[in-house]
Amino acid sequence: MSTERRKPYPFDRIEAKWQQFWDQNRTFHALNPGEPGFDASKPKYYVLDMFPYPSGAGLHVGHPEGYTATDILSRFKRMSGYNVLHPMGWDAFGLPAEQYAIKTGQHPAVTTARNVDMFRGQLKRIGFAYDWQREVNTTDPGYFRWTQWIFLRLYNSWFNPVSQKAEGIETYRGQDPDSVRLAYVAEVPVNWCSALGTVLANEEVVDGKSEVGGHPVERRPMRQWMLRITAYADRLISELDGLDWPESIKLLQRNWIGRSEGAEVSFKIRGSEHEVRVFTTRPDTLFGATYLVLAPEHALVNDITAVSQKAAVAAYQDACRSKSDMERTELSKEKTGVPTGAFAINPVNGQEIPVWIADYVLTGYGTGAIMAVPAHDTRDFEFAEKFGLPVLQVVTPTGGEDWKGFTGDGVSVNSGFLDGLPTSESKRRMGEWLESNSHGKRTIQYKLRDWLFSRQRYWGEPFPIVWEAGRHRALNEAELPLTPPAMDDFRPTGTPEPPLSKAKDWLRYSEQATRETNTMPQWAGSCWYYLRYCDPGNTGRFVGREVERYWMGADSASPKPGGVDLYVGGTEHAVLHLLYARFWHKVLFDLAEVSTPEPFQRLVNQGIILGEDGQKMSKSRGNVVNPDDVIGACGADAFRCYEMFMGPLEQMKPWSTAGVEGVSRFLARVWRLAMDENQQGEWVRSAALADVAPDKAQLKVIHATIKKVGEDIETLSFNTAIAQMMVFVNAFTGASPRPISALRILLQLLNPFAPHITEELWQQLGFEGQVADQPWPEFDPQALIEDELELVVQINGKVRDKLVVKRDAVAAEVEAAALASPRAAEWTAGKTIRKVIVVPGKLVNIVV
RNA sequence: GCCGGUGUGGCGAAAUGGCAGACGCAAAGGACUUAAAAUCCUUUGGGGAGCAAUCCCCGUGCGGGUUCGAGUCCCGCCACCGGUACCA
Repeated sequence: MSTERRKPYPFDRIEAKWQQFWDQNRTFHALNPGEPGFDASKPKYYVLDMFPYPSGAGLHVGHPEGYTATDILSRFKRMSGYNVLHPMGWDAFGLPAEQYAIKTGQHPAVTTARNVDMFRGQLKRIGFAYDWQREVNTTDPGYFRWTQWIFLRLYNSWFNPVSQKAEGIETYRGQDPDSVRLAYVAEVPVNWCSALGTVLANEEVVDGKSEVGGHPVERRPMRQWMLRITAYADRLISELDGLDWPESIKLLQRNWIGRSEGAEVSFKIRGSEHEVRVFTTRPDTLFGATYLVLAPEHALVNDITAVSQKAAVAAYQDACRSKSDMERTELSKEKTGVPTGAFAINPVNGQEIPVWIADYVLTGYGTGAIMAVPAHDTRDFEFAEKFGLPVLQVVTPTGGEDWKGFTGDGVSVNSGFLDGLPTSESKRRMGEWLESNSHGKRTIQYKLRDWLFSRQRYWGEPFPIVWEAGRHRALNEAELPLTPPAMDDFRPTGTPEPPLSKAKDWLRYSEQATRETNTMPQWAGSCWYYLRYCDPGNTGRFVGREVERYWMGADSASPKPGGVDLYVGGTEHAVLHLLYARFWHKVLFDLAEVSTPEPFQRLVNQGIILGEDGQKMSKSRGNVVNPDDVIGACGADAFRCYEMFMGPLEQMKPWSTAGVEGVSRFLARVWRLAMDENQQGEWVRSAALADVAPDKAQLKVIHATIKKVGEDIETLSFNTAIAQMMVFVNAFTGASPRPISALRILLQLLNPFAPHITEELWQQLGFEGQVADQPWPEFDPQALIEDELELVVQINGKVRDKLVVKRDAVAAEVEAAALASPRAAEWTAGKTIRKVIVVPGKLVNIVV
């Protein structure tokens, strides 16, 4: 005999049944404009999930959190009369698949296909209303053909600073088109990870180690493909304003792009032709510059170093070179540096100041050189203290703070023509002075660097590029897709030479030309997948124009820029995927390939789910919850509802097995509202059900629930929507006879949350069609109005009594009744009533 | 350091400036049962008074403030959790 706990209702049977039904009937397939049966009169709603990387570990409970939220919304919108696009796909290129392949000797395509099947099966078991006819896979040649095509659009475009947008390279009038392409080749210091055998983007390096695997990463110069994302820095910041995104994510992007307004200042080197250009955000403090610092790698260091300092400078440079980024960071507490023996001339006062090199100045930011104002910069101050350099006050704090090390705004002093001016004004004046005297200019710097776009990997999109006589050239569109060569040995070469270089036949393009052997990073495929969902089968374009305008277009009645109507995913993509995708989308918009400037109108981050112990889930802690187990024990509907009932979607929250059981009990109560168990242990239609009208109190619950659930879904407050449905069920559990019309409405409201049980009961009760096809119920405000209201009587803000008054009682009547109430009289006895506040429908507050 | 976020019962949480703790979990008691499970009913923030119905005091991290009224708004702290870090 089975020791298994008896199921509170037969979820295992009905869930499989309805999943099969939806699959066979393509219930949630969305039609495109132009297709037979498409209803153009309906508004559209595009709900998007961040598609998963199909890892070997399978789905964990974090994935379905966001997916359930979007599923509820998409089912709700569908019932509310929208054409809903709700797709799913696979971000299937990537390092883990390649590394697993290297370990096991299986081709990544094989393991990827297996993992995709597993993920798809798991998602179907949860009953998501995805349009599986639109499934995309970034490793499918029919897909990455267009990833390569978009790369060619980037390659064949440049950013015109006059129009502030991308244009075809043919409009460029300069000498060297290769110097302005949006996709270009550069010899740049890259993050080389020898353990992974590849270079990594800055975003993929965490604390000097690879984000994947935690291997050490070192800087070395290499020839790489870059994407000119910095050209879009300003638009990537300013166009955030119109988006319905969490402010915290917008801020993360702004900080990552790191726009700083300031000025470049040229310092002449004494006794030399050379000039050192520095960048500063505080040109107002130029009078306080008491020394210059160059990055150790700065190009001028060798030229300006005095003979006496040559040895010391060379030794310092060597020491820096051998340090990894991580070591540099770890040693950051103590400033180091050496003087070059050279002196620079401060253009504003002619003073000679020493030139140092130090690794606290970074070569990649600004000009790789700074003017040090130790009085008003923390780092410069530390450095000056350590090496005994002069500290000269040029700003007076207005709040009476100590001027030494004061970095805020104040009033200029010891600064000639700036004296007495506030910092903002001094900045402006000094900027003008520098420009009119040709000592510098006002500029803007960004922390954002161009996007390092090539990887030395096998399992990625090959570049549609060939090399001939040392020059690169684009493949023809007709030659796409360019598929990777079939290889048995796709291990890294152990050198910076990519694995594709081993495929000699593939490599050879013609007598003279060879193929590019780098591949694109994993981000490439995810930069535009949301566009492909609109038109996944299109072989003539990456997305059909009309179809793109329909699903991605803006609502003409709304000032919003349009795009995906709701995008749900984790915060971990705040500065990676979400910035890259916006960049590609803007380029495509500039080139008139898509119709909106932004891809994602509304973004919501789901919070992470912690283990039952309140710790982050991890294998080593042994607190990982597997969705399959939960579904096996309680069913998919309970799993879905619990994930939503746990708490606010965006909040971090711990898993609770007892909590799932509680939600499972709720669904079982819904089941038993409609079904009784007979002597034989079979479920039959409940005898308490009757075709009677609900009474007034029941009507109020029904309509309050319609109102609350609808509103809560719109604001993604699923936890309170479920709570309200629990109130509904509690109100009807004891009712006999039970109005069947009430149950009908409950099934409609609950359907987006628990689609299987509601569909089954709908059928069992003999209602026509399917719940999913019913229109969303409308609530009747009249049903919520009571003839009599209960008011609270407060004395000095404390509740002392309650009062029942007629709905239409006027303030004076209410006030009189409140004052006359026995307990109010008790509390006010012998006191002067100073004031009475009546809040209609709520309370009366008597102030004594 | 800087930037975000969060602090409410034993736990997850709820509350347009208007009855703090809806809803769920856990716990306790009861009904049903030979018994258990399941189910149904009741109680459950802390303290105090009363035979009782009831009533009083305290209570949303801490300290101030605004207001007739503050979990909610303002000022100043503290703690925890994320992100980020020599960006001139």
